[in-house]
Amino acid sequence: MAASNRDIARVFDEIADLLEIEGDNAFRVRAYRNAARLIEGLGVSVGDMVAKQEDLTELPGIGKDLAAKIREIVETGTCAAREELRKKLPSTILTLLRIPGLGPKRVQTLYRALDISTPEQLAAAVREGKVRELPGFGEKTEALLREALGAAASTAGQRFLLAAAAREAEPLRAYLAETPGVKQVVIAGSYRRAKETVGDIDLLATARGSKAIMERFCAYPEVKQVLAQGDTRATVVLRSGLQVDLRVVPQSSFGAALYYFTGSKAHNVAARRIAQRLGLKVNEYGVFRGRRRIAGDTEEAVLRAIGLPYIPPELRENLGEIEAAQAGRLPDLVTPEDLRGDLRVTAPSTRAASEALLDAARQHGLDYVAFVLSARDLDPGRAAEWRAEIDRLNARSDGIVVLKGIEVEIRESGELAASESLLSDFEIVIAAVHDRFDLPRERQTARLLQAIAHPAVTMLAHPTGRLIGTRPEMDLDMPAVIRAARDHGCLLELNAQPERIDLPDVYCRVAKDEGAPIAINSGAQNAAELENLTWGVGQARRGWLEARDVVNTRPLDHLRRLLRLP
DNA sequence: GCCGTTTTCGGCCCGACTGTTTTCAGTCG
Repeated sequence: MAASNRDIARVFDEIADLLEIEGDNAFRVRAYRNAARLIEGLGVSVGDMVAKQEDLTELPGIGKDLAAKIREIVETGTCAAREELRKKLPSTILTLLRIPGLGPKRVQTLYRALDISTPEQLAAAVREGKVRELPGFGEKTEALLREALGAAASTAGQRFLLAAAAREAEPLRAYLAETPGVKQVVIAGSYRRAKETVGDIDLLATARGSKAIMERFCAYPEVKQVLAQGDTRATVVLRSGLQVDLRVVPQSSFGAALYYFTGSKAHNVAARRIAQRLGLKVNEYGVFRGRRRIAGDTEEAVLRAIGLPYIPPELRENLGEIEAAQAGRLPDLVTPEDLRGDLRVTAPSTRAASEALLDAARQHGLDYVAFVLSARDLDPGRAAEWRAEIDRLNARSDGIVVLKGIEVEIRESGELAASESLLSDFEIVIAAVHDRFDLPRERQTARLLQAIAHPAVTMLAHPTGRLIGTRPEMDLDMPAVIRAARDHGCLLELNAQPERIDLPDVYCRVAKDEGAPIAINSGAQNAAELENLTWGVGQARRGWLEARDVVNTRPLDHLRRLLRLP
């Protein structure tokens, strides 16, 4: 199987880890890490670029050496440089890096002094009291490690779905905001950038004095453990395992701190380089010329000071947004308020549930909703009965229109698992892969292409098939799928269920570039789950989508024309 | 290892917190 972008990124991350433990040049290590992030964020397959003999050194941060390594990985599936490093250091040693409190230097010390390369060996050494004797370690560090090793299996390195993180972070934010003397509390970090998963929560507060809020933070009932507590910064772990950092800054630094703690790291580094060239310094307290602060109270002011317009958080990944900002070509990103409809809600089974859902949809400002039945076990008689019920509902409902939708499985052969006559009675026909996610790339791609080309199909459901943290994306030629969708007028679903968020951001961007229309759907099973649309819009914004790229921002009559509906 | 309207060599973002330190290294974000 050809190496995917993620495979290549993993190789580079491993090389970076191993070089770091070896004590190699930190900037060399960073070059590998930057390359890994770049490749991961690329919508096109690097393997395809190699096949087409494109010049990889055109990519920012990829030079002759890394380009050659990419070609090697694509063509041979392995990388000699990594194999050499693995000979010097056991690959299990990388698991030690994920233990909180252990970085490359300490891992190297453990390996050199005690031949430790696994968490089990480390646990044994801790029990025997050997670790505290090592240079750079002590009793406290040993105790920290003992604790971390106990918890390692359950929480370390765990990432939380954005929606799950929101359920923890929003109440905590509200709790902190009630602290006397506190002006504002906001959530920064990858949460603010709407990444589909977050590793921790970064809270930022402005207050007169930091003592009260720090104490209140550490006393929050959900706090399981306080990892660090200083004057302006503290770190805790909640019962759920979610780690939360709180920073307190003066009001005059709020914008600079928000900008800084929203990241991403790669974006911040790039922005600071721009500042550096202008003879300025950017940190979390402001923008400085010499010792004089020239900006800091708002993000707009910070960006203006380094010659840039405001860049929405979701774009801050150093994936071209800085260049676009400099050129005045930032997208006008889609917002939740732009949505006029939702093209996939599971059809409720009772009239009461239907009306509750439509009420909620109205509150979300929607004008139309597609109720979707599964084609599985659906006989023509029942389908007709259901459609009559929807007609009755439409006759009664004030202003909101229900569209009749059906979801049909795409068989391994690419054929649809329902008759054309059944499908022709529905306005929205959603084709979905529900099995055989493991087909080889060519067959999987052909399977989707055939479904997309089917004249009855309105929309391709959750195109990559991923379940975040559970099931990887299908191996697909996604640019080919996206182009086919455009050519056949087939919508690409951005399914906003928190565990799907599928279409992922990188492909949203490809779809935009190729001119393929996207529908952001909640996939809601009940009224409350219409909230999913928020996560869908977040991912769409990460994918640079504007309202005009998203079909369900259109009024219903436009949508009907677009889909050639009566 | 990458990169260059200052440069093909010499740079490469910046600060808080902790613990082990007698002035700072390591980790983290």
